[in-house]
Amino acid sequence: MTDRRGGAPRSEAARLAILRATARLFLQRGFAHLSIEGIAAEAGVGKQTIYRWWPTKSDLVAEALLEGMLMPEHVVPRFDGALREDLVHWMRTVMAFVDDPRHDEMLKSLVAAGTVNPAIGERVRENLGADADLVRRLERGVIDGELPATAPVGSIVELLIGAIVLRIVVRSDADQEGEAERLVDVVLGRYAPGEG
Amino acid sequence: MTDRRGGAPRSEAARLAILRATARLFLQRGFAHLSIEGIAAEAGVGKQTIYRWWPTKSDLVAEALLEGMLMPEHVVPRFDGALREDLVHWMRTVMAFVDDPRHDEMLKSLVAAGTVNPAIGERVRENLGADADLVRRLERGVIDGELPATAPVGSIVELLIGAIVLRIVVRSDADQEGEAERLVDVVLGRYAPGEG
Amino acid sequence: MTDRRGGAPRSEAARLAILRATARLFLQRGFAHLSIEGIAAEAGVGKQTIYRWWPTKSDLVAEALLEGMLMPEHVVPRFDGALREDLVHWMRTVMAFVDDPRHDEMLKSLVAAGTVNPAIGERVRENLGADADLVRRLERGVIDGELPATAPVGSIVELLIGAIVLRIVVRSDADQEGEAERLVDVVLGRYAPGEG
Amino acid sequence: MTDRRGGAPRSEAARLAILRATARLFLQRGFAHLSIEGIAAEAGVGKQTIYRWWPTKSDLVAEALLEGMLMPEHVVPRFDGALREDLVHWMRTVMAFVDDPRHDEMLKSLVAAGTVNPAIGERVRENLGADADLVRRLERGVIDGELPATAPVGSIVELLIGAIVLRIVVRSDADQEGEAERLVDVVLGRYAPGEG
DNA sequence: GTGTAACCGAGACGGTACGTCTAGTCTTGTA
DNA sequence: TACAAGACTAGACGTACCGTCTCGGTTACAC
Repeated sequence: MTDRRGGAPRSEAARLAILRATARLFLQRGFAHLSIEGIAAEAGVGKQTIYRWWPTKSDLVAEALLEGMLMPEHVVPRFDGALREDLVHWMRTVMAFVDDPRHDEMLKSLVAAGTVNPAIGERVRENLGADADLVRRLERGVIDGELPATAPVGSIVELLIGAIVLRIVVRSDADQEGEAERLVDVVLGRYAPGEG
Repeated sequence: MTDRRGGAPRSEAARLAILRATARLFLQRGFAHLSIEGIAAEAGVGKQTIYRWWPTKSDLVAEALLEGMLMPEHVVPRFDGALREDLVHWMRTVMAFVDDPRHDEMLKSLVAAGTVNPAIGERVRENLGADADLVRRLERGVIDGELPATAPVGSIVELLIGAIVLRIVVRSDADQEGEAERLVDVVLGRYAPGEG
Repeated sequence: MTDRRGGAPRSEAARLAILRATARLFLQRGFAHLSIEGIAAEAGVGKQTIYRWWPTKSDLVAEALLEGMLMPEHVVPRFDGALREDLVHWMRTVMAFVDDPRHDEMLKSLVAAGTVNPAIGERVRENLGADADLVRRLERGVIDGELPATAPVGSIVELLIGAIVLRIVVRSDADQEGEAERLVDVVLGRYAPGEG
Repeated sequence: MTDRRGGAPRSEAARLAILRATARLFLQRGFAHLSIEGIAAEAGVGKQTIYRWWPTKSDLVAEALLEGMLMPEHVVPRFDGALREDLVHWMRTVMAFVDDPRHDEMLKSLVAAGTVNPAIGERVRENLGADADLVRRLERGVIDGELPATAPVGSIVELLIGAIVLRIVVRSDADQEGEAERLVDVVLGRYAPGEG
């Protein structure tokens, strides 16, 4: 079926060593100080073996991210209560993760890498927001009558995830007690809307 | 009164030439391909003159941005109508700017640079969102009764600007007719709020 | 059999291009104005390729000298007559070479380089004095009875070559007709020795 | 009497500070690592003050040498015995000085500087050889009959000083017991000359 | 078996840019 | 006018990586 005419198969050991080295160095030093040279050395691998399989540094990072080596604590939301409570709980979890200073460098690096490689951007978005889950929860809310049928689910998700990304890029140092609730309430129209 | 003890004063000509070269090269090639070497050559200046006054490349970009050399078309919103119309108009303007493919590279570069240098992040945010103006408009809305007194103005701004930044980082190619209205309506609680 | 563990072999083409560029620039500008940067450019080679194989600039010059690229006219004495005539002939040849203004810069540069790198010093000495040949000629003189058995051959060579090096370092402009003979006669004790 | 047109006179304090800094740095690091920048800093002086009065680095070194700041131990020979004894004593003194490893760097640096600046070469020669004294002693030897009238005094001096300079440039590590005597005996024709 | 082709580690290559250092000139304020 | 301070343009220094190429050696199919 394959039309390969011989030759050794790709070494899984090398592949894993490279991804693991990428993850280790990324977490230590961030995207900006990541070098192919360094990854190859760390992985005990020739540079060509990297270039053979990944066209750019950011593809390497994207794959490491996909393999769960960069954001292992991937937020898996528990969506089993009322809409507001579910959203607030998810938002609090994500914000705690994002605000943790130990994740600062990594997240900033991932956003920077995301500007270069769309796959990274999307993957980060998914990992942060449990994107699909979130959309599903909101759609269920529409069905269950927790949200009106006219609620623009996509836009609500954009706003919430946008607020998180903004928080990563320009960290506000203000003490924002109750910010999760506030954000959720805004997008749910719960702050006693005016007549505008 | 001054305690400078001699030495020529800083050359304003050199400073401007450097910032202008930075802006020119940044706009041509983006942050990632910006080199001190290239800036010095373009500006007709010794490298040391750059290193003497700016510790890092991103400080240089921050100052160029501050001098209005990178985002000259700085969105100056016209806030003179009803709240929803004002916000929608501003949002449309900003989204048009952000969605323009000619600005893509520049904006992505600025966000990437913002992850490295907080000053850049803040400056971008200001230039994009006309941050202070936006806050003021919303606060006026509260006073004028267009918004309830309980409206969390800060959080609304975070959501709106976050949506824009998210759009820069992970551009969604979907044809989003009416997205500006939808986003504004969400944060104003205008999509016929559910009882949640 | 070989214990090379991989990697491309050293490029002889690059090695020669570097040495030739070194020689060319050395002869044009002298040791003091020789730059690795310039050699790399002239040779069409990356700087690292130079630094990989030669620890210092003077090692580079030493190897170029060893390859006969700097003093191609290397004095090869004809030692086939009587002792005094042989020495005088050799001395005249060397002094003519040394006194030639076209060689001035090069010889001074080589002596300067010799103070930094002993290998250069020795190589210059050899090339100038045909060191070994000279010693052999004098030793043959001892055997043949042209010199007494007590003649300190090594010291005689030191004196003669020293006079040449001194001439390079501090060129005396005096018109020194017959200096070669005079020097040889002194070391051969031929100026009608006093009783001291 | 002077036709100077006013203004502050040259500062002797600055001049001395510069020369002393030059000497200190030269002795510490040698000619190759001597920088105008460093001298100015060490002397607490503006660079322009150096450039105003000395065209090149080597002129600066020449003047420091002339002021006795580089070779303070200047060999002052005692010429009060028989010719051979006087010469041997002087030669031993100079060779001891030259062979002292603490003087190695300095002497090599001075020879290197001498290839660039003739004044330095001549000055080193004088300081080493007490040139004029040596010539006078030999001429007195001719008058006193210790040397024949035909003795080429100048050439003898060239040979002896050349041997010393050669020793500086290419230090021979051989254990040369009695070398001073041997060298002197050669130039005095005392090694029982052959008939050639 | 024996090619043949693709894999692998290693590392040399021509380059670009880094951030530092020094050269030599120019521009201040002070004495 | 000299001087200390120090900014300026210019360019070399030695280092780190880039992405490509070239080795010797190792699998694994296809004949």
